[in-house]
Amino acid sequence: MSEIVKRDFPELLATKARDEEKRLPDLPNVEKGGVVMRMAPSPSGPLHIGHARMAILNDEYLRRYGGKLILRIEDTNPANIELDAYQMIQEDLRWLGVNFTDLVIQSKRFDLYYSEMKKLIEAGNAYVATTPTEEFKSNKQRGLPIRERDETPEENLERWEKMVSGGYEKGEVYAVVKTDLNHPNPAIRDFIAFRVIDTPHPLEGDKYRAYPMMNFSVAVDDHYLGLTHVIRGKDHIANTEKQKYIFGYRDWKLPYYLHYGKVSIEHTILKTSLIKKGIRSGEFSGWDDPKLGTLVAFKKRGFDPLAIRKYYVESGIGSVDTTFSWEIFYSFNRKIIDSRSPRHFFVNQPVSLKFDFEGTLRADIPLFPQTSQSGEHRNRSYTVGKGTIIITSQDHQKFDGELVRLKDLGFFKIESSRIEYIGASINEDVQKWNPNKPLGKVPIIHWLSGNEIPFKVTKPDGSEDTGMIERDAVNYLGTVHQFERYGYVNVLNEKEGYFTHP
RNA sequence: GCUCCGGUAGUGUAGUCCGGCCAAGCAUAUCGGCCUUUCGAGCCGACGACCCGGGUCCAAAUCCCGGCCGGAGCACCA
Repeated sequence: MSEIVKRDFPELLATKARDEEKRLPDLPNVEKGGVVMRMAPSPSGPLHIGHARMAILNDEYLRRYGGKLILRIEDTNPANIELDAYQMIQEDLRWLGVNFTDLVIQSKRFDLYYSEMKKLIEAGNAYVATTPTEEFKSNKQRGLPIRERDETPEENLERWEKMVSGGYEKGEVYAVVKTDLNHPNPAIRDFIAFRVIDTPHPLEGDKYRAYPMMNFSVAVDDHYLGLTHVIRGKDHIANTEKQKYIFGYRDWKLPYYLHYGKVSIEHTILKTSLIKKGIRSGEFSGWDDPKLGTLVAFKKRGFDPLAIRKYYVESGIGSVDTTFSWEIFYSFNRKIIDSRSPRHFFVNQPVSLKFDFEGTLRADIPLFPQTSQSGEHRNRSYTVGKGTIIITSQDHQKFDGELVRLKDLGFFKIESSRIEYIGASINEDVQKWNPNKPLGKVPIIHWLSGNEIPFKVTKPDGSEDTGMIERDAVNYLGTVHQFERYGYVNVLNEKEGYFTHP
């Protein structure tokens, strides 16, 4: 049976394979009401292509199961907060098509963190220490307690109250959640849950001095927000182990944890601190500079957010570390935008050729070759006569002395700084110039003649291509064009565009 | 150093939990062909992988052991 299919109907097999969309695996323990999940970025800057994996994965499962997807902004480190980021993160998510159902800001929840910590101390599951941290660390390495660990809850509670009310200076005190001093992994042994910070919080000012550490606030919030599933990067595996101790002390039901592998993204800049520095120094034009891996930069380069979604859905949730494949990502984006991208000629590094010709030639070039999809049938129409014809210097060097076809205009012969018309279609004249090659092999190149304006394309590596573009292109500003034989470019205004991808 | 985790074509993945339908699927890239008017598009085809070595088994990408390689964590960051 399958042999017959293979032999007589190979197209059936091909079609079937192509239609199989890759699907994320199902989540375990999903109940009737759906899932409750969260995305937990820190507001240090806008989201980048690395964050997008976390957002897409969570959103895909929300779409499948229904329920809640909480955006929880983790702003418990005032040194690392960019005030604009609270807003930028939400805009980035909207652009990605990720619909969070709730917004939670951790700096509004200090009272909850304080009362929860107090309960842990009262139960003897946490302590407050003034022992130098060097001793705390070295004792942990050897599996030994520091003095305060063995003191009574009352003594620790006293220090806790003093810590919360501002009775200690920065660096003088810290609060610790007990785990297991003999845990085989030293990284899991007793961890710091609170510290004193005296730099003002951008939202809360100097209202609080005792700040929770991520492992503490995350555990408390994951419980009180009712999370059923936590999907995050595997750099959090050790954190999950620590957080589980708090769940255990309070007898809370654990969410289901899933840790995906690290994606390293080459040839782009993601680190917020570097971006901020570069913006200040003028190296980057802003958060959306084309050299950056931020989502706003992706938007400005003309990527469709669906390409990002497809990329991460196809990557799955495996725990293997991977390298982001620009090639594959570009291909996904190309398939999405190709049919809606108007075609135009951009002549990079232009060369003007003298054209002596009696009479005029007419070119009618489709703007959207795939009219069935775009619904637009318009042509760019030009008349060409005596004067100059512009082609790229690259084509000029390559085809000097040879027959070429200027796309949608006709056959021409290039003779150093001149160009000569041979004919509109394949005829005797054309064949005469093309004795050794099959007729279909005449190279087709793009051109301009009397319809050009200067244009600049900025590439993601920061380099620029300058040349001439069809005047018609400015009728389609703010959209991605296919510059024929060059690549896709988001045309920002009449003078310049950002290179999207080949 | 300690504790974990992982290694499928150039790249991204499916399959690994519950061994046989996997002489390993898909995508992307590359190469070739088709297309008298774009292309890095489309269509067709080719190329190309189970980290290494043992073991268990009728049968191993899948289970076990060892090795090698890679990654993560060991912050008063998240």
